[in-house]
Amino acid sequence: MTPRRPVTIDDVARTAGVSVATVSRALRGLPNVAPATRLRVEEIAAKLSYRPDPSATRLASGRSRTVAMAVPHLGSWYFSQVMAGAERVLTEAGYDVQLFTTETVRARSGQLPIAPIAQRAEGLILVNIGLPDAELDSLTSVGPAIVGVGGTAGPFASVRVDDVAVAELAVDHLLGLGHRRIALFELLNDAPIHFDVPDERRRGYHNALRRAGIEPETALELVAHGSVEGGRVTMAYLLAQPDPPSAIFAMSDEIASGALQTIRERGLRVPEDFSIIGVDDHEFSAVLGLTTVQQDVTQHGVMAARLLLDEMEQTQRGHKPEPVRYNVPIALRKRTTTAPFR
Amino acid sequence: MTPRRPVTIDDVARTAGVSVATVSRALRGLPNVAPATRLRVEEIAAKLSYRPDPSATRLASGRSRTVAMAVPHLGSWYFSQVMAGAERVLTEAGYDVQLFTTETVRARSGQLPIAPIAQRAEGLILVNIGLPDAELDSLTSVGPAIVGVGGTAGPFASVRVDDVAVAELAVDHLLGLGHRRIALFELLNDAPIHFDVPDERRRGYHNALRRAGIEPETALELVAHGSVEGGRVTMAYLLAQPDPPSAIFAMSDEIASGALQTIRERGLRVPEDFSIIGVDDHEFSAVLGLTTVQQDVTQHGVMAARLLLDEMEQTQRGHKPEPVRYNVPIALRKRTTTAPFR
DNA sequence: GTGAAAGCGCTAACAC
DNA sequence: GTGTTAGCGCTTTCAC
Repeated sequence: MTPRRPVTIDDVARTAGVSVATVSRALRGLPNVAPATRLRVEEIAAKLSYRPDPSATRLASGRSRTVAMAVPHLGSWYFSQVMAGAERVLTEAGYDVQLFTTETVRARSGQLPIAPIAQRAEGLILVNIGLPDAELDSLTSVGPAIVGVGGTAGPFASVRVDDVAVAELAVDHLLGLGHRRIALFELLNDAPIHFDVPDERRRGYHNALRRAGIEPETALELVAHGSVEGGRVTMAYLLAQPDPPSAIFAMSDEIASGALQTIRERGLRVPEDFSIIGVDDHEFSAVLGLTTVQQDVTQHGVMAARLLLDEMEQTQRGHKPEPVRYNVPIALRKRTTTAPFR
Repeated sequence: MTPRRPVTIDDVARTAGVSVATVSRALRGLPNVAPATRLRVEEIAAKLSYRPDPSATRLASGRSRTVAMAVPHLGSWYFSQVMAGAERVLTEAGYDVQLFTTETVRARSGQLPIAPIAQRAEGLILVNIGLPDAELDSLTSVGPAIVGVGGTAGPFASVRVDDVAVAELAVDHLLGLGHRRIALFELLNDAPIHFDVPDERRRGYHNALRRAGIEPETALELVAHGSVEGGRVTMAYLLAQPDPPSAIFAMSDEIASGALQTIRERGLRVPEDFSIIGVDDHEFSAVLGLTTVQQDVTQHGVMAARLLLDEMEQTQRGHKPEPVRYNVPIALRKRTTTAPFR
């Protein structure tokens, strides 16, 4: 089964009895084509099922109509949701979406060469990826439009929540319930990159504690892999320590859920023995009754994509877009995993 | 900030004092280049940070090094996991992966034109997407290698589980516990496509029931959107009906979890009042204690990608690959949402 | 071992 | 309103 020779613009031109230029114009809806001609060309193109070769189009026009989207990995809910939002907007706008996980890219090359990847794209969405300055430089020299989502910092637009406020909201809630010793389950930053979400949230945790006159205890600040399994393991570790706290602030609902599981497996109870709060409002959080700080993650993706579309248009006309920063609202969602102390 | 003019193969050739042909050979590791020349070219290319323009490369060579991956939508866990597995393999093999959701594509054009999309790719992974024959024809005429995952049928290789067996395993478990009236929460097929997973699982459900001498009751076969919310809604509906069953087989853990939530919100209990079993072994299922039929979804993605890689290589050499079909094993994971009848 | 030159399929001036 | 032509940046014969 040899793939049938693809039909080219020449074929269409020849059978329509016009030049390739006319075909090109007609099919792209450009002016200066007689209505009758346009119609005929369109019909013939359809009959021949002609599809412009994207590589040729790109090469000739200099536009790739592609945006690259880089996420750390595909395992977690957060990334899927962001992608879902962005993909929709981008596809609807006629762009191809190219997917990368930094995990894989790094595994493949030992480093994180975003630039060569992004080069083939007109735009780049970075999700929770902090880039070293060197990368950033080579990226801006390549010149695609960039927007960051979540803990992605750099001289470009970004969509994120105020992560300090997220933590303050969570910890204040716990404090308000009378808890004084509150553990922090910090998101493990497993990438060799500067990703500031954990830092910001830790800062918020400290702020809230200190405002309540409580000095943070290092022994209560634990790092957990950002998954249910991570929460499980870290909780098991915490339970093995002397003098456990009465409440836990986990940086993601996945981590919080894992903690919940371990606690229950040990015959302990939530919220009687431990109050737990997470972040995200994962679709399973309601089922678990998990109290959490809600953020509309899909919306992050949508906004990022729109921002990028704007920016690409600006760049197209030679305007230099200013790096706006959207702070998306958050909200406390009280459920049944938090309760008054004792 | 005008993007600096990209460095081309000409720049490298000129500063190396050789022809572009030599640069091309040297950089791609082709024979017939003097070691010294190759070295010099490589150094200069690096110093200039030259990156071949992918569009030009593709146009000239006729190879796109891209594989397209189509999933119904990005909202559900199943698709993220499959993608995670496939992305890793594909990226490591040096392919770009281009992402599409049929949901979006359809919204954009009113139909599902996979062919124009897939045309730009050398390979296509279809996840849970059944294509109408017309699409299939135009696809095979375009000629990319194709492999299906899950309920994707067609004249190409596929990776899936035996969905009849999945349902039989689940329902037999319930039957073994003494349940006689078992509701089916069937995955809503919201796409105008032929997607056979729900059908197969319904068949398995019927088989198991009939083997136990039970005639299926239409009133117990409900359709649910494939999400936690879907499970919630459908369960609420079921509870509003007279004469509820004692057990539920949900076609996904997300649906099962939603059902669980509704049941508990009504003050009813699992497994005392209802036994529930799902499918997938979602990462939250262990936390919920949800009994389920486990399948290794990431592995599905990995296998599909490997299969595709093989197939592309075969096609490259003009071999016609035979459409193998991998049936991945499944396993019952008993937890705490199922218990003996009464 | 290397270079010249002809495309790959399309777009974009520029003529007419 | 339409056609001609020169590229876009690379690969690939085919000479040398």
